[in-house]
Amino acid sequence: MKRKVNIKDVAARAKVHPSTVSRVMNPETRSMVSERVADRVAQIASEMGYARSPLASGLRTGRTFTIGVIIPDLSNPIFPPIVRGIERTLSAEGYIAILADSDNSQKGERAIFDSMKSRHIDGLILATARLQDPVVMDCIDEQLPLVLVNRTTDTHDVTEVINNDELGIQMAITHLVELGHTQIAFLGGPQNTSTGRDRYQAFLEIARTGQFQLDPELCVNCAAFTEAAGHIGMLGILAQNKPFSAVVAANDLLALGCYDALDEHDLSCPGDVSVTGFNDMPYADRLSPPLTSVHIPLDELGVQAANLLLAEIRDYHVPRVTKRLDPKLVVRGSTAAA
Amino acid sequence: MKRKVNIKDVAARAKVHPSTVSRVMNPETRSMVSERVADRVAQIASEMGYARSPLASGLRTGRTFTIGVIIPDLSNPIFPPIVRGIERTLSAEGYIAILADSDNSQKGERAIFDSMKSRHIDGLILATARLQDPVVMDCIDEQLPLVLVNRTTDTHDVTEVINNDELGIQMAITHLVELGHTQIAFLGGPQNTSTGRDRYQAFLEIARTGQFQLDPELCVNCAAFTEAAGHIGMLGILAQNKPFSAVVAANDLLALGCYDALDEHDLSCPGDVSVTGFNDMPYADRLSPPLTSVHIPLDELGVQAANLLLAEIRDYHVPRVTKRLDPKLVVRGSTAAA
DNA sequence: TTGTAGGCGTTATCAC
DNA sequence: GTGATAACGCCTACAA
Repeated sequence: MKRKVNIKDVAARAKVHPSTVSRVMNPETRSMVSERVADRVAQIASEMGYARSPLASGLRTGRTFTIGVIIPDLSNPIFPPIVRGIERTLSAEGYIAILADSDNSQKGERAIFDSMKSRHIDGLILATARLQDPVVMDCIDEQLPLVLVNRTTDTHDVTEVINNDELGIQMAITHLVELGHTQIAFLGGPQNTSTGRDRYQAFLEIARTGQFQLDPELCVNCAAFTEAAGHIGMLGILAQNKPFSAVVAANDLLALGCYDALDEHDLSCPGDVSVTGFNDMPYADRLSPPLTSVHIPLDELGVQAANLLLAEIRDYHVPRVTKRLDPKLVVRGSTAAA
Repeated sequence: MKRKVNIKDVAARAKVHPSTVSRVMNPETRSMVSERVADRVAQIASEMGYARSPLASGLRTGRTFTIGVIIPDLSNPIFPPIVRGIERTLSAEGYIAILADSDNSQKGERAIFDSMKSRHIDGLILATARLQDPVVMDCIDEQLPLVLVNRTTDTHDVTEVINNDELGIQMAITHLVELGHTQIAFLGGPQNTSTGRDRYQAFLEIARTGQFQLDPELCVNCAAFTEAAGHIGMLGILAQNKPFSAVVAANDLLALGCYDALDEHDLSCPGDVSVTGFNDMPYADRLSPPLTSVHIPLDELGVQAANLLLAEIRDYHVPRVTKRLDPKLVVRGSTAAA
């Protein structure tokens, strides 16, 4: 590999001291140098193809312009758009993202976090938060800028960009009730995540207002937000042999697992059972049947998370905020009149 | 932020010289230290929560255990599985991935590459290769380990993990011919990518063997591998007002655009027109209609790319290889007898 | 406004 | 087998 030109090379050619070159190349200190010298140095630097080494400056300053991003499962289609929003926003500000997929494992998450810490990331975006999350606590302890996206925690004073889950479940139920459904099942997610818990609680809460008949045995919380878990969960509901005409799923992948289970029982959707999803994942409109789902602005989630993180990096003492984006219901072919 | 413990702190506590600690903590040099001392130092280091700083050692050694990964479009569902395979393989070996989405732009690609270079990546995995690709040339010039995935270039002597496109197109056509189709249209991709060109050439080549009637006006190459481009391309084919009963699309997203165009012309799939895709993207089986597609082992593509890159990093002079994985056809509901 | 000098944490290369 | 020293490339008090 060719040797890269460094600050000294540029200094020698420009006949100034390396520190002057350093000041010129750093936007934050450029104003300390007279414009004439600055222009000349910048010119020469660019001619020589000089590029600052973030490694060296990071070692000196403790800032690396690198952000960690931890995702629970990149094969869940809701995450690529979020990652994209994050990545686009960060790179526009000169930051890069190091991405890791924890594969839904707490242990993996911890290992990834340690590895990222050792690499001196300037901040972390976490899409894997559990209600009790050691990684979140660590970040707070160590004063590492942190933003949660999609999921939140029980720990307070953390910046987060999440969805209004109560509202989303409300919309799904209202839609089904308007279609005449009175017996509605619920296919929930893991109860150690905020999305799992909050959507379940919202379902129970709304049931109490008497809009439909709640049967606790028709409520099953799955072990993971995956098709396989949804499939198993739905088989559990069907095994009750109780009447119901609609299912509210806490996530689109669960809804897909639900499709499979209905299929196996020769039940048609929406003919026999209406199904609503949650997240409106990419291609939800092209599924068979097209999935009625609660739409979340995924890219926007990523963009806002990145921006909030950048603000926190620039000044660690900015107030912690919770951005709760409002979803909207997208009605498609998986729901029909009772 | 708390100060991290460094090599000197450990040395002081263990009453050895910092260089001894360094040797102990580095797997490659640990054998230089007597076992007794090594064990004691390792013990103390772990008690103190010491972690090597890849920044500092990277500065000294020029190796950062960081790999760049450039993807053309993360919202194309074939890439998340590839990225996952890459990421899993790299992290098992202590490497991390910095991921960037070039958004299909050559300019973006260049900027990303420069930024990654300045961060001293140890190697690069490129999923964005064009037939003439300046980034590829640069890597060779600078002897930066490089592996292409999914797409290849006209530049020789580059390690790559790609699909057998000829075979894939062959399979799609054979399937359609067996169903009795004789007039087959082709919806291709950008001709400055290997996947675009090779799939198109394969289609033409197989036509020459006389298995079906080739009408050049029924062959359209789209500007990008996206649904929107496929939609436009397919409208172009339909505008010819020529008879055909099947379409071979060079990629699943093009096939989806094709679905839309057929819909607008009140043509049913597979009733009026059969459609085949390419890649077998996640959820292709759940589309409406389920898409017959040429299946590629996406995760495997990523795993192999990562492994080949690691080999090249360990010894830059390993021979460059081309891994061409064989696809298989997955027949679903989008194709039917003519 | 510009130069000087020391250090960020690690490791390669000597010397003992 | 272990210790000493310098250097990786950059930044920042401080001095001039």
